[in-house]
Amino acid sequence: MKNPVEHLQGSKALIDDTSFLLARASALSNAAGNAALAEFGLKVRSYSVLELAGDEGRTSQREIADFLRLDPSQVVALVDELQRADLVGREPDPRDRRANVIVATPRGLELLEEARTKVRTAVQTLHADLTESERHTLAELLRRTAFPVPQSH
Amino acid sequence: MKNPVEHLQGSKALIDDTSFLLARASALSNAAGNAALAEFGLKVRSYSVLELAGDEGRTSQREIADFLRLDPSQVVALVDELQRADLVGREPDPRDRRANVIVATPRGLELLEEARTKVRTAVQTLHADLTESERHTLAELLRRTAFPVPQSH
DNA sequence: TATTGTTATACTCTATAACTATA
DNA sequence: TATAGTTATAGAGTATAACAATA
Repeated sequence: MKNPVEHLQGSKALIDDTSFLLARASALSNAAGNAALAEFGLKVRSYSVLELAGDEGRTSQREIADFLRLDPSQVVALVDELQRADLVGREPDPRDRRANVIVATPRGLELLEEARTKVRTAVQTLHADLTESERHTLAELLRRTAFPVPQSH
Repeated sequence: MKNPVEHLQGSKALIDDTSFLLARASALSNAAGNAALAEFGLKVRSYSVLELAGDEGRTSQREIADFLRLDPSQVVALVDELQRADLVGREPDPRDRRANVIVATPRGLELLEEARTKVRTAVQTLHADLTESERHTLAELLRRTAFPVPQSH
């Protein structure tokens, strides 16, 4: 069996398992993303940090860790790497002297735009058999599963 | 910022990034799945192998590797683990003496049913703010992104 | 007392190459 | 020649605990 799709009929349970589908779809898009970012010396991880650094919000390392579901110690390594490449900088937060605010450098912002285009086209190519409307629906539903509202009761 | 959701407005780019949303949603459901499976001594990985072993299709290790996007060497370790726990067995494939067919033991099938219920409820709880219909739409769209039809041209 | 960033460390997961037995 | 399973190993990714500076 070359193509796993041919096996679909044989696997009744997993094909209905949303967590399995999420894992497989995520692995595919992660691989496609990493391939598209390789020419910039980035990976999906470091690219995501760069996106947050490029935002207007003046994001701290702690906030990056929460948002990307990474351990704070991993964020240290990722920011180190981006800083060595002169793509982001650490600035002291005037309101909290413990915190670093991570901001993209001009070079970082420039590279970010190119990288973003590449990643998005790569994912769009991967999802080419979905219509534009279906892609939007998928994104909207994923947004709500990726950031579930905490159930109070 | 305790709740990452509060940061949504601040992060314009990533919130529209399907690959990021897939990664985060997948990480959340994987964590929930592992937590739900802990009482059985399983993880999402080993549970998925057990699901394929429980199928009627008589699945080989190579097919498991393709389907779960794992390296064949990882499948060896996972099957070893499940076999030690007497949940699956290796049977020679009469049609290809190189191949092992992985089949669930009676004990494996029994545990599989319990485990499946637990995982599915866990994911459903995680996605509680989606309606039944939305959950089906999500699963259907994920199926098509998890098993994209190869683009011929 | 609690939190941010940091370091060190151990653990898990993943990727690669090489080997054997079969095809 | 190519493929299924296996082994060994190295690399990447992840989790944990402890520490200094600050809240």
